[in-house]
Amino acid sequence: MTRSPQETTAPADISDATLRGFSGYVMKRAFNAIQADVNAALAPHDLRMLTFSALSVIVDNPGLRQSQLADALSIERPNLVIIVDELEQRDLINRNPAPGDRRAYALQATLQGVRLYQDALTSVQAHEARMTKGLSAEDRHNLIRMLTVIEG
Amino acid sequence: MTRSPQETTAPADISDATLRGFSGYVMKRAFNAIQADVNAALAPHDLRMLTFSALSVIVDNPGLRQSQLADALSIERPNLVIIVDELEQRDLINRNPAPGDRRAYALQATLQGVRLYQDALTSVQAHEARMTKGLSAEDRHNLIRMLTVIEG
DNA sequence: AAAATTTGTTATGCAGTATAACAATTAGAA
DNA sequence: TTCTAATTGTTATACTGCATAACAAATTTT
Repeated sequence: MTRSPQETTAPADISDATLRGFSGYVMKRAFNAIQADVNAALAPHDLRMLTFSALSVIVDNPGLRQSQLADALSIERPNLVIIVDELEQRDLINRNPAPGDRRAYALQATLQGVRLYQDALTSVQAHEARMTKGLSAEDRHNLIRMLTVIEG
Repeated sequence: MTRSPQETTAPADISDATLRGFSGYVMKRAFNAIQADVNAALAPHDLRMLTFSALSVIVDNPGLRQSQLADALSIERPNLVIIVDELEQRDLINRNPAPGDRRAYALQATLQGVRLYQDALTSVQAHEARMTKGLSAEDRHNLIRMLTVIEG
């Protein structure tokens, strides 16, 4: 028996094939998986993706200012304040007076902060290996290259 | 003159090189660029990435239920309700009674909804071309493949 | 010296996401 | 069949991430 043109019964298998042709849609799904995994990996260190990223840039660029950190991470300065607040309250970083500019702070990781960062970095590296284990080394390199191109 | 070991002055160039080695970090930046562009492309149609995605799956799978749509888009059912509400209030879709199950709705795009979707689809295709114009056709195919692998 | 800009901050709002709890209905177990 | 468990859509709620306006203090530019 043929089906009437106005389908009313629920199809058994739902297709998102049209959307699967768009890199944005597939990227959102992949990123959701990555974010869930990295946040789980960071939870034992009491860090999130955002706080880990901030700590990483501070460790690698001691003495930078909040505005520089906001620029580097492409987040708005008001939103960075609460992240820096949290890291400072946990004694992972210091807000030192910036030499020559009394408006600004020179951010620096504490010894504790560096140690926590190194531990967390190991967890994040394991996370990265986990997420990309279905890809070849060349794939992994190409993926980052393509994403960098798309970022513009 | 050499620099003291405890750097206090702000470095001129801030490096996020460590983070750039992680696909999650680069993907977040790329996705932010994509989302901004696609939302700008969809704004003239009064759609967002999420409402466009929902409309797309409804057009392609007439008669599907809200729970199926939520599953397909990997969003929680409570969050889908407001999206379906919005599409219905704009007469882009109908909530028909699902035959054989008085709990459920059979979702179907209206003629208006299909037309708006087709227009929006053209805009999204232009957006996709714009975002991936720095990539070869092979790159684009590979990117979607890799993201699908990562999604798991 | 005056005007414009920068820095960090507070307040606020919006979008997206997650969970708990619920009524109505359906499916499954005893 | 009857009783229990699961499903469907919904409301309420909360949290994260992100964006803008407005502000005081300080600096830079004019």
